[in-house]
Amino acid sequence: MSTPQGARARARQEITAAIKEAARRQLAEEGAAKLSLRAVARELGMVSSALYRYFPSRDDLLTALIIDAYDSLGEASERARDAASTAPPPARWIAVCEAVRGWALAHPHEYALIYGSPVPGYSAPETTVRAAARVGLVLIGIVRDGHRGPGLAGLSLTAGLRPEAERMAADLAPDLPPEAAVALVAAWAQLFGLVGFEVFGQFHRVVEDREAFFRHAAARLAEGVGLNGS
Amino acid sequence: MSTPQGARARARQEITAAIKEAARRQLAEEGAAKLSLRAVARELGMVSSALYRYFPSRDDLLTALIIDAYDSLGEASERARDAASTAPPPARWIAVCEAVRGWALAHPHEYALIYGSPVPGYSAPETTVRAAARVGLVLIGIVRDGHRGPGLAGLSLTAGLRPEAERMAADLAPDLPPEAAVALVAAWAQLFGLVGFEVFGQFHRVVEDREAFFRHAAARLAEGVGLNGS
DNA sequence: CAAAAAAGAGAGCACCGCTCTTGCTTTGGA
DNA sequence: TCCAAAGCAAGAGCGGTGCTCTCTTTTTTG
Repeated sequence: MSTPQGARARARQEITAAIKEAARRQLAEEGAAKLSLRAVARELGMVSSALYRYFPSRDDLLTALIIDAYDSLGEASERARDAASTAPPPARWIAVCEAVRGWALAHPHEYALIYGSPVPGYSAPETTVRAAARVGLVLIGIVRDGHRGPGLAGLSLTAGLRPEAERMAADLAPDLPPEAAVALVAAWAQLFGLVGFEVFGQFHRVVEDREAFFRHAAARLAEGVGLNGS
Repeated sequence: MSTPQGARARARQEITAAIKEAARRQLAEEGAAKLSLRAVARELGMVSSALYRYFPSRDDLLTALIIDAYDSLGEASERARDAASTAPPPARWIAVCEAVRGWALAHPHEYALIYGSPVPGYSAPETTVRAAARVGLVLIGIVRDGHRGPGLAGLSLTAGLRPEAERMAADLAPDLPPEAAVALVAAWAQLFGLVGFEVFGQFHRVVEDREAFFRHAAARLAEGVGLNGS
């Protein structure tokens, strides 16, 4: 009688959260490949088969962690945008880029989970897609703001790309010129190229002052999407 | 006494090659996570323990595949460069970028192995590093050629980055101005950001005409390293 | 030709994901 | 209020994995 929603439902939520928490810790320590349902169960003091009441398979657990990671990254980028809300668009762009980088360096295994090799088979559940879009939306918003002001500077378009560019603009941000939509998507992928190379150690013995290097690259990325250097 | 080098040594080479070949096929079909020593041994008609005479662990087998993948990609990019050797540097740059993309799309699991999440622990044997440099060398060569001609166009440098830029230039290509070295490394990472997003499905429902999109992005990347549009 | 080195075969260990059955507890309707 | 239904934990067990150890056979070498 006590709790309205039923004590059992709440217990289920709590246990589900505890499982994800333990799994996330294992993920951070050992990586996705080493994440073991049995080890998670052991850490929680339950038997491994009991865990299947909460997640029907290891891949489902991983999918839950993937969605959480996308949300965490999205939140970090939104926080950076809001913290820089009074700055001009180029500075805001750089702030968000640095937030993405900072999050990735702080959570390398979770970053690998969402932007490295897709580990669970090849499924991309629809829920994942929505969670993945958050960072993109933040970037779109900044570019939109920037283009309201001084306008775009020096964005070109290869001949054959115009129809695709118009389609992309219509899908992504109808109020943006097609050139900007193309440049934005490219910059989006390139941002994660920079971050991924750093997180995955590809800059080893190539870039030393990675902080300064990234700041510079992010600034040039901003120019690339038409945000004229502040 | 027949063969000079010893029949056994040759047999060892052949078996090693056969193991790698079988492993590569499994890798292409199921991905690195599913690659199983036992399955490889089964396919070759030997018992799993015998395989340890050739590779001391599963990770060592994977490392061998990683090196081969780097070599294969490096070779593809060198072929593209040589095939376009008469074209002006910007066109050569684009050709190499497209070769990288083509190789990645043709060998997604091998691409994931080398540019996705680093799967075997966190070790990067020295041999791997040398193999990884090949694509980079091709890109450096093109930019060097380009800068011999008309010179760099509009490359800037953020204030604090100058010392790092000079260090990078000294290491990478002493005959290149520091601005170009920085731009080159950034473009290198960004190229693999574009390719990775496409291979790992991040462009799903975002970019449709990926061929045209990539061509455009590669062209802008060329401009970014100072190769003035042909 | 005999000693030494290399290779294969097999058993076995500890772990894994996952399924199925068996009891116990909570829940919700008659 | 009571009782069937549903939810959940536990245990045993299946087939698979990476890896180690021992034993035997084959090849190379002094």
